[in-house]
Amino acid sequence: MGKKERREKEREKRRQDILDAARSLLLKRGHHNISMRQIASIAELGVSTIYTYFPSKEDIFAALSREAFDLIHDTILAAAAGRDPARRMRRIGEALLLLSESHKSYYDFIDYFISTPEIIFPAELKAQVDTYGKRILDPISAVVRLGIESGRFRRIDPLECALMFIGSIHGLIHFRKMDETILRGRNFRALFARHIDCFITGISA
Amino acid sequence: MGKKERREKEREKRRQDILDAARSLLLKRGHHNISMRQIASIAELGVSTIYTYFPSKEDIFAALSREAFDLIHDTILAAAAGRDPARRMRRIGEALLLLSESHKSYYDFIDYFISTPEIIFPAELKAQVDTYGKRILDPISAVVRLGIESGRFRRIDPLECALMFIGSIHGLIHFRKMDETILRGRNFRALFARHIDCFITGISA
Amino acid sequence: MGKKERREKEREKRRQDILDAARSLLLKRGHHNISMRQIASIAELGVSTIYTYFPSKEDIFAALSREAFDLIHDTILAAAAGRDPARRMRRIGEALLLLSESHKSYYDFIDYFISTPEIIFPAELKAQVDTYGKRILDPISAVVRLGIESGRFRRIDPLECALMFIGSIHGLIHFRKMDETILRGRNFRALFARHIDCFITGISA
Amino acid sequence: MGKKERREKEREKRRQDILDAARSLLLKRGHHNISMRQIASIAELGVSTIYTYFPSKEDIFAALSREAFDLIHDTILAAAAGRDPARRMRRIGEALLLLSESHKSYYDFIDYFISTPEIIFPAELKAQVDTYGKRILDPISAVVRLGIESGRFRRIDPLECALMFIGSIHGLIHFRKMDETILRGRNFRALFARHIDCFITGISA
DNA sequence: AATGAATGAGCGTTCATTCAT
DNA sequence: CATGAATGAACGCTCATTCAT
Repeated sequence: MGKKERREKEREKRRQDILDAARSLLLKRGHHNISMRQIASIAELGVSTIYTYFPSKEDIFAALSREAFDLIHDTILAAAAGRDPARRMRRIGEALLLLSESHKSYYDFIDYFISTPEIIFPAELKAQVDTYGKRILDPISAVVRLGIESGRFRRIDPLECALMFIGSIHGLIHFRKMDETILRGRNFRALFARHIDCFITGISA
Repeated sequence: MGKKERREKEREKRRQDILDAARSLLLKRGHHNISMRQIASIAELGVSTIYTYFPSKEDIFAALSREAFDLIHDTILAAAAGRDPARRMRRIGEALLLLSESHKSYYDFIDYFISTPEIIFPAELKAQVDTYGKRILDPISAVVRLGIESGRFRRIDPLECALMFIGSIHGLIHFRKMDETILRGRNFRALFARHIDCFITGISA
Repeated sequence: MGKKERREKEREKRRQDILDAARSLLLKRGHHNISMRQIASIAELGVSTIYTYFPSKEDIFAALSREAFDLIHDTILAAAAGRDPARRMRRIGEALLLLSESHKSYYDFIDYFISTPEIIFPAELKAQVDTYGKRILDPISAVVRLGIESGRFRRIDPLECALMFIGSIHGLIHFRKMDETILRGRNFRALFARHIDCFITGISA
Repeated sequence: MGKKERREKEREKRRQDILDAARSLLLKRGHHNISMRQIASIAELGVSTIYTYFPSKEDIFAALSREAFDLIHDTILAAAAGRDPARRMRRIGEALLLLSESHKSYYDFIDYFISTPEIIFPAELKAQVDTYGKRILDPISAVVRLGIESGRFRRIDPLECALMFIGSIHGLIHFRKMDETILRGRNFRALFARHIDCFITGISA
């Protein structure tokens, strides 16, 4: 039936409206300062309508997390193109730094999700999203694997290497928040680049 | 007078009770989800009593931050003893990993403090605590400086290097939390050690 | 639709319930000593329900003020009918005294609103309500103007005269409250009448 | 004993310190925004010490009320000097207007006390202070009586006349608060003077 | 006599969620 | 299916007062 389809389409659209509203708020105000009322008001829906689409606030966040992981994954994938493995790694790092700036709250949200997962989601939901997030390591592992195969990198477990890479980058980006205090007067971008160089040197053959 | 002293001691004890309560809650529930009522209830005090010890919720968090930074600083300092700079770096890293396990609560809190995207503190207080935290970089910079002087390490800004070191370690320890999900079946400790080796290789002359 | 209408009516009724509760409390306890909880409890509503009708406590007060001003205005207007200006003034005065007795709560509230030294409202809201209240002077000014035109009253600014009139009446009614203390044994009504006569004599040509 | 005396003197001094503190706060912040803590802190005493001098906050206010009435009484008395009764009345009115400006919060406090007595004090205390306040009518009655005796004023009950006078003045001063709203652009002082003239005309023989 | 410490009760406001329509 | 209305629970914080010392 055309009717059923149309209805389904409308429902999907509304669902997206809600996520759009939630995301825009997330980016503007941080996830702790979002209320259902605000989401509803931006989505131009009644508060209770939202509950016909998402069983709870948490589920909205879970959906957003998946989105955010997708964004990160795609960002990495796009940056990972090229020949030279070292260069590709560098570009991945830069892309992540860029992402952490252009989509600050999004990035912060994922960060928050990673560091204090049990707080924001009940265990089950968290494991689910967690596993989903693992995907972002794949493009990096791939680059590492190629680097090893081409003899540029040392023999090292590619997944572990990806983890180290993203972990250390992630850790460094944290300190970005101290730009105005302990980092005042330093060029963070340069520091960041040096760190990646150092990492690549460390895994080079 | 003995009386005054006893009073003061009791006051200090109570203060610690409050901080203990706050810390445990913070780690269980995240700073946005803990309330003065909860702290009071765990500390077995009236809500208003807490306000005779701390002027606001924020000040409790600030006090906790300082405590945590002190612990980390002392841990690093103790671990940094020795001759060989590389070895000292390794030991600092191990000490931090150990600390993140043995004093999970403190370590997590500082992590939480660093990574929480929203502003826990009003800018001024934040800057204050931030600056206080900077101290933890000092013992590491010192080791790096010695490494450079002794010709083991490349010429590199010691403070920046300390930052990279602690940042990347910090980022990696984050993933420890994913032991049960994306890290299942891997030996985190070994991975961690490899990461430090890789870092040292990266900055070696 | 009948449904919408009924809804609207019920909403209006609830709104009135809240205002009734607030007014009664205001008069019993003074605006600083009434709480949203008390209003809610008397109105037999949840506290938060009130917030779906009024955005804040202040707005409840503002709504009450307007109601009271309306009543006073209408009372004066009704009493101001007639020919002889002096007589009309007398009747206005009597009507106000009567009002202060029959609708004690409203009258007291407006009195309360006028005399309360501290700022009940933020400046903007206050100015708004103030201006709204100014209307009550209109029917009195009109009478004065006619009195001047007919040669009965001296040339005097009608608005100012209205202000003097209502101000002095208002001040005198205040002392009604001291019936049992400093006014014991006196006939307040007669005193009040004499005062109006005296005022009229004072502005007569 | 000199000891007893000295002790009593010190106690009286402390009592005054407390009243001084309370008064200064009253004048600065209005009586509803005063806390025992603030009084104590200004008086440089422990909070609980105050309770050894006054059984409750209300009693402090009662003491202040008496002070305020004394001030008003003395102000009127001082202004009432002179020969011409009309002139004396005028000067009393002016003095009261001045007082309401120079000691705004004090005046407001008394005003508040008059208009909403049952709220601020328990009945008994209120009647007490009320009666005390009656004194302020005395100097006015005296002037009126002289005016009658000298044939300037009509035969009128002096106490009632005093009440009318002070009541109407009091009522008018109320509107001073609307300086910035409904009175904008008018010269209140002149209006006030006209009002007194009008009153005097009204009671003149 | 003076006080530091403690506290229960209360404040205005916001929240995620439910439910009747 | 969509929603306006309602709500209990909770929030950070302040208060006047009591009491052991």
